[in-house]
Amino acid sequence: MELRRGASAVLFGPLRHAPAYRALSESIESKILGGELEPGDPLPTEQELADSYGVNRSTVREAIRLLEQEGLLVRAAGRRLQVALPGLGDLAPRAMRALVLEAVSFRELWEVGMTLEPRAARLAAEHATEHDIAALDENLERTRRVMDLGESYVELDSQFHAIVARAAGNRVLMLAREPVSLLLAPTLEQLRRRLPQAGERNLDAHRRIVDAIRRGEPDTAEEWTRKHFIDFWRGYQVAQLDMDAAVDWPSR
Amino acid sequence: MELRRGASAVLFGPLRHAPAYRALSESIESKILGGELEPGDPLPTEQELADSYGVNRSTVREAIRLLEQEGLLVRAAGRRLQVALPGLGDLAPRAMRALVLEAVSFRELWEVGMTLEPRAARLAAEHATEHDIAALDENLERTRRVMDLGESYVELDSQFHAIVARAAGNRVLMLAREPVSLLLAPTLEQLRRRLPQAGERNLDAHRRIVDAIRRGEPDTAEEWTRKHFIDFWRGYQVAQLDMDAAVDWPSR
DNA sequence: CCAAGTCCGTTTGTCCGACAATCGGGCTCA
DNA sequence: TGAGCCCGATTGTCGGACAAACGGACTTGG
Repeated sequence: MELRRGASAVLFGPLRHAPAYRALSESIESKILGGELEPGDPLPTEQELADSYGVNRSTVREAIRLLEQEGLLVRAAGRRLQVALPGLGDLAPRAMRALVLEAVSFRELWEVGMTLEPRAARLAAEHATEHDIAALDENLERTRRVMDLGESYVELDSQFHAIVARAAGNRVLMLAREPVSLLLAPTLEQLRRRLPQAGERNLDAHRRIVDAIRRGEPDTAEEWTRKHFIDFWRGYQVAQLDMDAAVDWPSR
Repeated sequence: MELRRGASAVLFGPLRHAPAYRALSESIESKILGGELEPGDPLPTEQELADSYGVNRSTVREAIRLLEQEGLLVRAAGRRLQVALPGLGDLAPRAMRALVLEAVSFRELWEVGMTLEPRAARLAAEHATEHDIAALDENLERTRRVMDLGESYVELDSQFHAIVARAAGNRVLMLAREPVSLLLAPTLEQLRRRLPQAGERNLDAHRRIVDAIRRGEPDTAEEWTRKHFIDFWRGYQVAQLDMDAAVDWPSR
């Protein structure tokens, strides 16, 4: 990793032997990505791995930690490690955390949400199945009840948009929008507390979006989602919050 | 940290004590996220950590591997571990890999690109600095040269859109679009090989987009980017490729 | 006085061996 | 046949150890 800064440091480059634990994890990783190991397959014992690679068990364990964190391995409730595909869901929390650390603003989040969610609604109107629509109906139902109890509907709002995205049948879209949605939730919660009337407008918009999806009207679904998001923006203005301040995330 | 399982295991739920290495990594993680440790700060020695937490150094090392993979720690060129913020850039490759494993289709990627890139161009037209525009000009320049040499302009195309996104001044947008862009690149390369005339159309669109950004015309920038993406779609059709087939990624 | 070379303590990467706790599976016994 | 028990296998954790590489102080030559 160190290059003797002699005359020709460039020529010879830093030839660094990667640590064994890293080489090991890469080896296993490529076996998984290359299909040699398939999801669900159990991994050999730590000791067996150590023996076959000719390294110590401690080293194997360090390599395993890397892959575990990567989501390529999971240790099933019981015992042995299993190969797994990193679900798209694993990525959202990481992305969210990175965005929080970057101190992104409400404006940035909103702009992306405003871009993705209407499109999701459009695609949902084109592709939604009965199952999706049933899920949306149930979400409306539960939102109604929660609001009647005066409790927070924010969680259900997140779910609503997640269901719409799922109904759109586009996994890339789901991946892209999820961190945004997660991060907008706390803001929506702030708004809910300050603007009591926001809940009804929210639910109304959701209803219209679901109707449009049910009837297979992409334009309407897209347009109402757009309005829904503009409402969100207006609420933020009305609540006199700073668009360009970093969103805060309840430090659990 | 020890729990005796009494009679009513169900009632109290399986509160499985997390392994020490995990508890440790979470502890350090929260110190970082909570601001107690700031980026650039050097971490104590492995031995010191082990002592202060009352665990073995091996355990500390396993915890470190988790954080290292998470991007929260980097071992500086030389020696000691440093606190770091997981750059947004670290996330894209992971997301890309997950999408490849999910076998997402060209259609899914294109739909999201078609959604995000025009918006990025619009925002870029509103916010671009001279520096951004200079970068775009240089990109056009280099693309011209590369095309004249008959080489692949795909890499430069990726860069072009990345620069536009950067000019948009929206980090969330950058994060969301990057994996998509990375994954579309191989497809664009296929197209380049099959449709010799695609390059010129491509460059022409880029030129118009840059012009619109330079003149601060959001609508024009957005519209040309949209056309640019529709061209991409048409090219895919003309080349008679399957929209819904999983995109392939050169298995390095 | 500055540059280069040298030495030494520190830290990491890796290994060895060990042990408690736990899980799975087979075996025993009612 | 089913409940219960024992035992081996495996993981999580520990203690200690050592070579290699690095950082920094120290020494030496110009």
